[in-house]
Amino acid sequence: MPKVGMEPVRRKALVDAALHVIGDQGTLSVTMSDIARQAGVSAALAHHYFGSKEQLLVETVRSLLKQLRDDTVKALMAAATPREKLSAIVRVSFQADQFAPETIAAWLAFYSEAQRSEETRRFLVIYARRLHSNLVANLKQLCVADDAQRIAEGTAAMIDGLYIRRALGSSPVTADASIALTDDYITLNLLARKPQEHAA
Amino acid sequence: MPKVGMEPVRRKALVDAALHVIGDQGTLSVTMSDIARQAGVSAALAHHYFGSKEQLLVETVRSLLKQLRDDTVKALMAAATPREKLSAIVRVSFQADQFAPETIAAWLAFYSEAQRSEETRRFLVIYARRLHSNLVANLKQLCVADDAQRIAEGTAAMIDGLYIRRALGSSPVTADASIALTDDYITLNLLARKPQEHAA
DNA sequence: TATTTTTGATTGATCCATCAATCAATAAAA
DNA sequence: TTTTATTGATTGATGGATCAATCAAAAATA
Repeated sequence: MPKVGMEPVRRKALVDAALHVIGDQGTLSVTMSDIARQAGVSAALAHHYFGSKEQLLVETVRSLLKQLRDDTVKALMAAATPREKLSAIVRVSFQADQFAPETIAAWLAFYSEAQRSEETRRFLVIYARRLHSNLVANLKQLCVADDAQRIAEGTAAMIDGLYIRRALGSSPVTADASIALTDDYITLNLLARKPQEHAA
Repeated sequence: MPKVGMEPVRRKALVDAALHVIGDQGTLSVTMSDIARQAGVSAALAHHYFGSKEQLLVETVRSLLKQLRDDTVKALMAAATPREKLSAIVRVSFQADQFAPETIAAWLAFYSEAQRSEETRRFLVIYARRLHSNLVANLKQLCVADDAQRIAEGTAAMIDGLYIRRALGSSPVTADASIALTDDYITLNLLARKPQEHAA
């Protein structure tokens, strides 16, 4: 078994396992054993590579965030106009991987954890800021800066809100419906504030 | 201390304490000792009155939900027209008590917990349904039923989203700004779909 | 005195983290 | 090539701490 170069493989496997188990149980109170079992290794090995449970969890948020960022970057490059880029941002948030029940549950668990863990909160704030800034950058080309700020706030809130409602499994809102709802919000706002041409 | 009739007093104190501590720590992994200490009694007494930690937590969600419902009912009665009722619903969600940092953190913790606890999920689904149905009932008098459904989904999502973003403390969105943002969403939608008169 | 309220002490279970020991592969030496 | 030494990978066992829950007894009232 012990071939050289296992470290990156194990690290990834453990992070993925953490995401899976957390998504499944909906809480960060999962044990190292739970995670290690899911990854097919011993709990001791998880400690060997990550030092502590907290560190493994931090790496897990980081991976969640990185995946979202990569997807966003790719989607933004594929879109041409500002309006298309806005739709792309929205679409990425409700993509298959992001909208998977376990991914949503994991996000939620981390949001809750952010109250305790400074490092977790940092990551989530980065996500929130990035989403907001991506939205504003493109909205600014379609309306005045002041409106761009407001619309970005509303859009970001709607995305997060649709997430949380999806986590409950209460609202029968599909990914497509979520995209449509959010996109409509942007369209409606741009129409209402259209009078002025694109700002300086 | 031990006067007769302490039970209801202690129950309320413990539920309030649970809410306080959970809001503070942002997690349901608070200990019975934490809660009991906050309430000024021993952990054993908490077990005496609630039987188990889970039961105490369930009662805590219930109280959170009851307060929201009572506030909503009161606000709805004070509002005359459907449009005013819609604004009232929105306003209640961002009222001082509801928008207090600890209350928000507690809601978030329960959302996360809902993944594990069937009873917690039931309560949260009830909240989601009630919000949706209150919105739809009033929207229906201002637009066609189909649009009412959609607008209600969007409004509910935006409320929850503003909550979660507030929990992070990342977006500097005040209660008033949140109300304005959500109310604008409703207004904008009603304007866009105005063409038809109120439906059957 | 009888009843209700309250708690300290205790128990059994769980979990994070550590550590010593094992295993296998590679590198070095003969 | 064969043998030996070294190192990375891995785990079982276990310490130490924490926590939910129980219980028997104390304290205070009726």
